[in-house]
Amino acid sequence: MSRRDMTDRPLPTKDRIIRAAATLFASRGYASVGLAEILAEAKAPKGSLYHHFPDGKSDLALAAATWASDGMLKLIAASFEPAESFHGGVTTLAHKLAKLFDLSDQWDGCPVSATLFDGPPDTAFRARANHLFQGWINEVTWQAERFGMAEPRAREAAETLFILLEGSWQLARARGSSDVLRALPNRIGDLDAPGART
Amino acid sequence: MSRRDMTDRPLPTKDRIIRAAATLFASRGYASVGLAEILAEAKAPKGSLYHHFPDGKSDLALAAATWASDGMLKLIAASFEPAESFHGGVTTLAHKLAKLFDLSDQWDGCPVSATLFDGPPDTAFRARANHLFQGWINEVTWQAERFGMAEPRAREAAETLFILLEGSWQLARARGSSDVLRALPNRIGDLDAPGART
DNA sequence: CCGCAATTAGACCAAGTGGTCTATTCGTCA
DNA sequence: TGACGAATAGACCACTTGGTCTAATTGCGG
Repeated sequence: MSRRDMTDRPLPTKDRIIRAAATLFASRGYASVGLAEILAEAKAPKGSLYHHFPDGKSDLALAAATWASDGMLKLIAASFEPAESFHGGVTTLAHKLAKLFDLSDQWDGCPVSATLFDGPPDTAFRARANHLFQGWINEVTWQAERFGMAEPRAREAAETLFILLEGSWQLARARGSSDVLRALPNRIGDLDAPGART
Repeated sequence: MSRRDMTDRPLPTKDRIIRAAATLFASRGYASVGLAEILAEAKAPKGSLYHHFPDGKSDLALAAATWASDGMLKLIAASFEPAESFHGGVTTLAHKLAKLFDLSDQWDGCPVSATLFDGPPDTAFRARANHLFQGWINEVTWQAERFGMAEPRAREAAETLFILLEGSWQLARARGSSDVLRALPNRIGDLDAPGART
């Protein structure tokens, strides 16, 4: 609510709404954020919302989650691209995530979960969440292969990383501390190529 | 909403309310469940709610989360008590949890997270979540020590198990499948006492 | 059986919800 | 410039929310 002075304004209305929704959903969950609040934060009228998202809030939630997921995808790539080993990439990713978590006052959780896991018992929400998560796992799998890990093993490592990430994130929220997130790399043990770590 | 015919009725009103709230919160989150629905499920009037929980919904949420957490504590104990090794206990716990997940139609997530992690930006909620989670970790730590793990290592193992649990649960929800939960023991790798697994 | 607190019962309320609809303004191409 | 669709603007609606309050009922100790 403070770092938008030069960024949000020139942004098209639709994107402003998506960003506002994604941010608010991430910190308080889909159900406890009202359209009024989203619109206020995005400085857009209701008409615009229903023009860009004919199906209303649920429509917007899908878009917001997808946008947030894209951000995570970029974060993963940015972490592994310059790394010298898979484990190095994991470490960078964990630290970047910890920093983001601290920026949210140790409050926000996984944006996809917060957006798609409460609300109504909507199977479309679940399906999208699965799709987005799978996207993260695929990206990590690809990165793992870049570092020479074989197919079944790479995928397993990616899945484990995802699980550790989500779990650590949860614990970090409860503790109000990013320490668990930063310590994540230590937990991945010998998942790296045998004997390749450190 | 079907297995209460002989269990709920003789239960005191307060407990009926807590159980109903815990169940509903677990499956749809704190914010998206209204008092009306809870009261209907618990077959109790509003007056009773505010008699037993003067602070209303938030008060009830704390109680519901605590009750759910107690259940998990029992589940942990029941899994490790008869086990022959730490890893065996982990396996049993993972399977029990998977079964519960399946009973909820592959829908419900961690009851504590669902109840205390959305709603208002209430620090009391976070504090309670941290307390309850720490309770789980302490219980597992204790169990790990029973199997001969040393103090720093036992605690680390317990934390890792917690993280894997929460993460796997999240992925299981997205996939609508308990498989990830059941596969959890495979991921704990060599956290067991060195060379003791399998 | 009485009396008194604990509990149950539910009408009621202000505030907020997501959603709809009509009117207006904006941007662009002829 | 005129015109036409895209986009913005916000009044409005039915409904639900969490919460309050008074009245009735229940259960138990004397």
